[in-house]
Amino acid sequence: MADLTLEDIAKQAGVSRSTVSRVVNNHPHVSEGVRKRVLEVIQITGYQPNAAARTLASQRSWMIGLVVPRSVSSFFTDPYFPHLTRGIAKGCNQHDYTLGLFLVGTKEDEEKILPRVSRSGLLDGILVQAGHHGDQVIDRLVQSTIPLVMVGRPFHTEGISYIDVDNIEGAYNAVSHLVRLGYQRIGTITGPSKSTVGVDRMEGYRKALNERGHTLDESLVTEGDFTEAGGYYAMQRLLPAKPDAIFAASDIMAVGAIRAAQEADLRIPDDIAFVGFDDVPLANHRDPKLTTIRQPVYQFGFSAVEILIELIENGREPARRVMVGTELIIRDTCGASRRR
Amino acid sequence: MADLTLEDIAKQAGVSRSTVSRVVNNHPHVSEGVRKRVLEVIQITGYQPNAAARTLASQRSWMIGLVVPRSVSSFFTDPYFPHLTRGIAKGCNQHDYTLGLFLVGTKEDEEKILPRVSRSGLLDGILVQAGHHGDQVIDRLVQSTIPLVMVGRPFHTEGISYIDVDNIEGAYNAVSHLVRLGYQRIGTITGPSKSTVGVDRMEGYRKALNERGHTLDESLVTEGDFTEAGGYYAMQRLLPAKPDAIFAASDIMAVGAIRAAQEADLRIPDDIAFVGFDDVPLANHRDPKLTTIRQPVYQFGFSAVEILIELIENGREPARRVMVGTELIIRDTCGASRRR
DNA sequence: GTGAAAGCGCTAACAG
DNA sequence: CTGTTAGCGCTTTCAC
Repeated sequence: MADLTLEDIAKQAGVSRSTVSRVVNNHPHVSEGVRKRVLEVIQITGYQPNAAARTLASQRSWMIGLVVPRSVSSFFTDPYFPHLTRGIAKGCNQHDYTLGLFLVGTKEDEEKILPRVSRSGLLDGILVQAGHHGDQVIDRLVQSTIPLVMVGRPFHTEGISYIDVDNIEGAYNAVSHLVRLGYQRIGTITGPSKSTVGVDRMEGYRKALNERGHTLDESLVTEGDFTEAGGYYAMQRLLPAKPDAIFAASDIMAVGAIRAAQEADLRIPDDIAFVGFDDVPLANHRDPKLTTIRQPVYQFGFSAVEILIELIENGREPARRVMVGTELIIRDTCGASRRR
Repeated sequence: MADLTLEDIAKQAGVSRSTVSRVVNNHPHVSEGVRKRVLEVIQITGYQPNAAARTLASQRSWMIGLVVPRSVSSFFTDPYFPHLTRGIAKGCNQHDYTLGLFLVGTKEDEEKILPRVSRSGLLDGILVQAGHHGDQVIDRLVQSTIPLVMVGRPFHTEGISYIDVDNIEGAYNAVSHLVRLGYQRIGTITGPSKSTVGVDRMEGYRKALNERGHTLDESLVTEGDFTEAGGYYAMQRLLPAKPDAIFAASDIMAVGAIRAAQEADLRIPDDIAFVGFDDVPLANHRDPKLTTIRQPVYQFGFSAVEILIELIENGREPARRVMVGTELIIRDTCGASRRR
C-alpha cells in the first residue's frame, strides 16, 4: 500500500528514519546487519517511497520528459518514432527514471506544456524531438534553464546539446552505392527542407554526386514529407525526368515511391533502383526487399536518455554533441546482385 | 524561474500564502480586488507552482500513466497506436494532467514499473492497454487499488472499468457487407486468439455468416498478429482455399494480405475482395483504396482519459463500461461499386 | 474574506 | 555508523 511511510519502516526495524532512508537510497555507512534488517522489513511490508516527498526534499524528480513539437507531424505516420520511443523508455527504465510524454498538437497545448516542462520542478530534464526551422516550442524550450538534449540536430546549435545520426554520411553512402552500380540518372526524394534531417540527407546526395563526377539535375530532386503518400506523389513528379535510380530520404517514402513506380509499370530494380533510409522492419518484409541505410533508432533513443542524465548530473556546460553512425544494408531494390 | 515560491508571490502582493494558494487553485471566497492583484503578480513574475510540493500536500499528482504490457507487441508496428496515444495526450492536456508513459519490454521493466505505477503516489490513475490473456502486468495491476481503466476489454471483467470498441458489431457489419455483395467464399484473417479484440472480431465474422446462411469453413480462417508481414503470410495460407473475399481484422494486415494476393496475380476486387478494420490513413492512400471499419481511435484515447478522471474523482465503484461504435467505410477493395 | 499554523513524507546536514 | 533536526513548497483546517 502507498500509505506506509519511512517512519513506519523505521519503527518496525527499530531504527531511525534517516537510517531507513540511507538504506533505501543505497548510501554507504550503514552496517550490514542493520541494512539487512531494514531491507527485510521493506520486503515484507512492500514499502514504496512516496515520489512527491522524495522529489520535494531532494529537488530531483527522477523524471524526464519527451517533448514532440507540433512541426513533427510524421510522429504519427513514421514507424521510426515507435522505435525511438521504445529506446527512450528503455533508457529511462534502466536508469530508474520515469518518462513523461508531451505531444504538442495545438497552440493551446503549447501554452500548457511549456511552463509545466520547464519550470514546475516536474522534470529533471527534457528530450526534444527536432522539428522544423522556426518551431516556437523548440526555440522557447532551448532558452529555458532546464537540462535539455535535442534528438536530432537543430538549426542553431550554439550552446545546445544534441544527438544525431550522421545523415550526411548515410546519404552519401547510399548515393555512392548507386553511383558505383553504374546508375546515370539518380534522383532523390528529400525530407522537408525546413528540417536538418531533410537538409543533411540532401547534402549527402549532392556530395556523392559531385565527388563522383555527376552533375546535379534539379528535375531529379523533389521534396517529400516522410509519409508514404508523400513518397508516392513525389515519385509521380519525378517520373517524367526518367530517373534510373532513387534515393529516398526515408523507407516509408521509398515504399510509397516504389508503389508509384510499379503503377507506372516499371520493374524494380531492372527499370529503376531504390535505396531508402531507416531500415524499418517493413523494409525487409516486402518484395523486392529494400536496400537502405540502417540507423540504430532504438539505440539512438537509449543513448539520448543517457546523455540527458549525464547532463542532469554534471551540468549543461559544455554542450554535448553525439553523432551516430549508419550502415548500408544491401538487399534487392538497388540491383546490386545483378552486378552492373 | 522555478525558484519562486508561493511565499514570494504573497509578499509581493501583500497577502498571505493561503490567499495566493486560493487564487492559484481557483477557490471561491477571495475578493475580486485581491484576486486581481495576485494574478497580476503571478503574471509578471512568471510564477509556476512546484509540482512536487503540491502533490505532497494535496495527495493528488495530476498525473496519469499509460501502461503498455509486454504482450502488446503491435504497439511498435500498428499505426493504430500513435493515434491512440495522441488522443490520450490530448485528453491529459485538456484536463491539465501530465501523461507518464510506461512501456513494459522485459521482465525487469515489469519489476521496476509495477511498484512505481501502483504504489508510489506518482500517479492518480492508470490506463492499461489490453493485451494477451494471462499477461502478468495486467493481472497484477488490476489487483492494485489505484484507479484504472483498461483500453480494450480484458478477459475477466469483474469489477474492472474499461472502454472498448464494439468489435463484434464492427466485424459483423464488415462481413455482412461482403455477404450482401454476393461473395460466396469469405475468409478472415483474425487477430491473436489470446486477445479479446481478436476473439471479438472473429465472433462478428461468425455471426454474420451464420445469420445469413453461410456455413463457416475452417480452411478460410487463419490467425494473424496485427502486422503487415503477418497479414501477408496469413493470406498465403488462405490462398489454396480459394476465397473470393477476405475480412482482415486490421488494416495493416489487410495491406499485407493484398500484397500477397497481388503477388499471386489476383486482381482486386475482381478476383478477390477485401475489407479491413481501423481506417488508418494508409488505407485511404493506396490504390485500390481499402474498404474498412472505421473506429474513432483518437476519440477513443481521449474518452479513455475522461473516464479515468471521472474514476479518480468519484471512486472506482461501480466499474464503468463504455462501448464505442464503428462505421463501415465503403471504398474500392470490396467491389461494391461493381454492383454485384 | 483572510491569515496562522500544522502537516504531507522525505532528504540531508550536523552531531555524536 | 546512527539519530536528531530542519526544512523542501504547498494545501488545508481552524480561527478571526
